[in-house]
Amino acid sequence: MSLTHIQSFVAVAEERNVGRAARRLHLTQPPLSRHILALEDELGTRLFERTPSGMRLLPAGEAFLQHARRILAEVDAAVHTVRDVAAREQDA
Amino acid sequence: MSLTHIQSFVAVAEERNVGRAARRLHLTQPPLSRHILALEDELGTRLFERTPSGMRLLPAGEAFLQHARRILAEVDAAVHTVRDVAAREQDA
DNA sequence: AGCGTCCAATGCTGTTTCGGTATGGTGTAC
DNA sequence: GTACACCATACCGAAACAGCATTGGACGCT
Repeated sequence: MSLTHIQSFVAVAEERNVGRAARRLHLTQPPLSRHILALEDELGTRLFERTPSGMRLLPAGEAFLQHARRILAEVDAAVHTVRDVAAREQDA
Repeated sequence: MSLTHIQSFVAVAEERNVGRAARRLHLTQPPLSRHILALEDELGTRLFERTPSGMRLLPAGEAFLQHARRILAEVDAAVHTVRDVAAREQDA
């Protein structure tokens, strides 16, 4: 599992469409599709239901989405905190 | 930034020694050393002070360590939650 | 001072991973 | 039935990665 896969998952969950999510991530559809498949494989469960109109979250996907968002937010916070501390240290 | 890099960082922070951390992660020293350098490069700050006896956390590293642990814990929680939900769905 | 030791960093190479292009396969709408 | 949307797969070239070997620096011992 990688942060890239998690980002891909969130994008697909929000767009409910792999192609659109791919454009949003500046990627093409096939790798993004593979990210989702790899995640599902690693977790041992389908996260999305494939419908003719796109991707629809399954219960396991809903559960994962909450954690995924928290993970990405925490990463973001980590980066900002480190930069803050570094800047403060620079002054001292 | 990748989860692998974050795991590497935590291991080095805890072992205060790249070689030992590498063994713990079933890796060799050079890639692990590069993980830390890559992280520091990406964050724009040194996270460790290099001493003759090993690695010592700098303030920015201390700050990052807290977030790093939370990220890894959250990933772990995500996996378990998804598996739980999937198992419950299986029954239903 | 010189040597052995322990440390992290770097040069290099073989392998693996990864993204993009092209294509397949399926379902819907008209 | 033809056209059009969707996701999945095959294939290939390029980038990323781990491991081996080595370097460079700091310490301790004699």
